[in-house]
Amino acid sequence: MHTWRKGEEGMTVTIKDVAKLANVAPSTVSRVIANNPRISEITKRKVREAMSELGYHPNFNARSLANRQSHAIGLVMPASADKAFQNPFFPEVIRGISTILHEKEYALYMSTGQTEAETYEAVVRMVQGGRVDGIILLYSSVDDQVMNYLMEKKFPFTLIGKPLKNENLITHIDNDNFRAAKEMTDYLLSLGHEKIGFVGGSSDLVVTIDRLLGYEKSLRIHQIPYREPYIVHEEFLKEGGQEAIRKLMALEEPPTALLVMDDLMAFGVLSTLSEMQISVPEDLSVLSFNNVMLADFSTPALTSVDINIFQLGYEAGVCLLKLIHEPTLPPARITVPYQLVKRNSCMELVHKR
Amino acid sequence: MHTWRKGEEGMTVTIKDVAKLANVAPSTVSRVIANNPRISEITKRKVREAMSELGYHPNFNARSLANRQSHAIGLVMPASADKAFQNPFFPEVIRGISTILHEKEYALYMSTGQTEAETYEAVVRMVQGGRVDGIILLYSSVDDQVMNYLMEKKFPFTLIGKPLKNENLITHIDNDNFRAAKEMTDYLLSLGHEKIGFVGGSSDLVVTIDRLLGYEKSLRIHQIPYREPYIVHEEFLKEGGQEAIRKLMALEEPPTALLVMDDLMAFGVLSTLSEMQISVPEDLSVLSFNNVMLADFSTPALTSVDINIFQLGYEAGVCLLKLIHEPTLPPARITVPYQLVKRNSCMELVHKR
DNA sequence: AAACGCAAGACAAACGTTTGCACAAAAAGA
DNA sequence: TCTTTTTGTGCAAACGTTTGTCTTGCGTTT
Repeated sequence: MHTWRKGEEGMTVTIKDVAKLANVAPSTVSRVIANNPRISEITKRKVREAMSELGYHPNFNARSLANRQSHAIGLVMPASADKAFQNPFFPEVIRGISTILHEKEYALYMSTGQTEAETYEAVVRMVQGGRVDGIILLYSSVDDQVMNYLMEKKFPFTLIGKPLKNENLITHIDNDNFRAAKEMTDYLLSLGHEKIGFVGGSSDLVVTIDRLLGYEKSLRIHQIPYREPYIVHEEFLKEGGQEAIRKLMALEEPPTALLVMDDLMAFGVLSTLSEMQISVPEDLSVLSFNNVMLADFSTPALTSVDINIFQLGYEAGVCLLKLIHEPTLPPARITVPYQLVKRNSCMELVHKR
Repeated sequence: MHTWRKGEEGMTVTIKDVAKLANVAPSTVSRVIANNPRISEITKRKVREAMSELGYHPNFNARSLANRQSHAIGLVMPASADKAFQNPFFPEVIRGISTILHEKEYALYMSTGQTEAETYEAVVRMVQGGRVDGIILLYSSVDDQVMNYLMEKKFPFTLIGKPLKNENLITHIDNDNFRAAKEMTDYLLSLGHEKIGFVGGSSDLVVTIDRLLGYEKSLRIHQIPYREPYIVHEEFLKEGGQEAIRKLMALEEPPTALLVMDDLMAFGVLSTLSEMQISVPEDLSVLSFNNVMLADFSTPALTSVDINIFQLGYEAGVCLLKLIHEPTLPPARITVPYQLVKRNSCMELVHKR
């Protein structure tokens, strides 16, 4: 049986080899790596030379074992990462996260599971196994097992989105979804639309709940009646959008405008509408959320709310790192701004009646 | 000062605690975890009970340190992961990779860099630091530093794509891009097109080179003249597609069909064409590669070659794990099949002259 | 009945760091 | 000149596993 050795040129070069060459103790080398001020500049230089001469690289596992930190953070995606990855939201948020992690020389661990139970197990292994120093949760659903575990264990984590409960115990990064949805509804109303459909994701998701409230609020202020049938809940996928349209357009008085919670759904909406020969925005205005990169490629180009996905990820990373280095920090809530990007899927209501 | 009692929160429960409770030696516990046949079933049961009673979870770092394997693999993306992540190719390939890794209980480690040098440094740290047991490269460019390093170090890695040189020294997963491009050109020719533009990515990329060769081959076989101006190279982004169209349509004899190397580029192509009032497929047929999820959302829906991105990732994982467990395995080349998915962006040439 | 083989565990030495503490030498104070 | 203090290093004990080797007890052979 052959075991694979690093280095090939025999043994791995360790801190001791460096110490020997530099004529100091291993501990000194360790302190040089940590740039400990107690070591004189001259010794540091000597040691550094030895290090580069030997091509020394510290062993992360040994280091982690000794000082109990891994310099890595873990990423937890919704149980069905499979499906989730279809949505451009995730790559983009990961991009934000890995940008900050890279700046701070942290690494990113991903561990996926097919089911919720698997995900939970994976998280426990990560945490107990000391693989990561903190965790970023990419979803927030009702009474989540993982979140409960992390809280109980007092393990550093941040959440992208808003927790349903314990809002002021959990550091989280979110848009002001209530206000955003309200403003967007206001906007549609200002275009003359009064029959506005709301196409949301699962009603378990806090983001859906928040936005629905904002939508209602706007209607109430403008004294527009709230009509139950205008509200539909589907998955954040194109199929969801297709399904939603079927339901909404089957109504005897179909909406003239749609507030769609996700661009991918909106794409589904658009394609279904085009099949049904309903033209956007002439017959129906569509306003959606996320402003993913392909939003301006659909026909018509999608009017969408840019929620700054990248920044959501970035801030989540920033907060988590802070939390790791100062565990007693009080929970924070970061609100990331949003902007409406007007393209061609919304227009003023033309009264054809 | 407060001393923690075992089992209480704050104190990690180790293999020794389990050993004590089960009345065996730590080594025995270790072997139970490894399911070593030298331990009797009855002892195993006893130990397992103790483990679950204490809520024991093995420490990965200690384990990695002792047996010199991390049970994690590293992912290396193109230097500008920022841009790359815009392309749905990457999420999808990652999905494939993480599926197999999850099956085999391996973790996925991502480390990014902005520049090529940074990426290289990150890889060296990963490898020398013992963070990963193997690496998957998500790109293959000319004379790559990272690849050279890994080869020299004889560190297990697989490549998605085809290496420019050392092809039979490197385990890689790829489509038969030569044949694919040839067949697709054949297809366009069969539709009556003779002026076929080739919109490729960087000419450093092996995938571009291969496909260009296939394209040429087809032309040659059909005795169609190869016209230099019909070949353009741009980035694998929508902007690339836009740029390409500007160049091609400015020709005095513009092509009637386009072979585009990436869907994202094709989206750029489509949108630019629509701005220019050139209708697809009536005025210009567009055939592209990758068949990303949104390919059927563009107008017109994109005819695209499905290269089975998921499978590329999955196989890369499979091969890498094999390689890790059997380092002497000869390099393999896996070819993943492809299929043309016909939608609405290609049609038979109508002669209007 | 002596010798042997074997199964099941125990022991202890790694693995490569970090870090509290001890300690020598040099600098400063008295 | 003799304590103190400061500064720079070394020593050695963790950190939680794995794994090669040694021990024990017991059932088989001759």
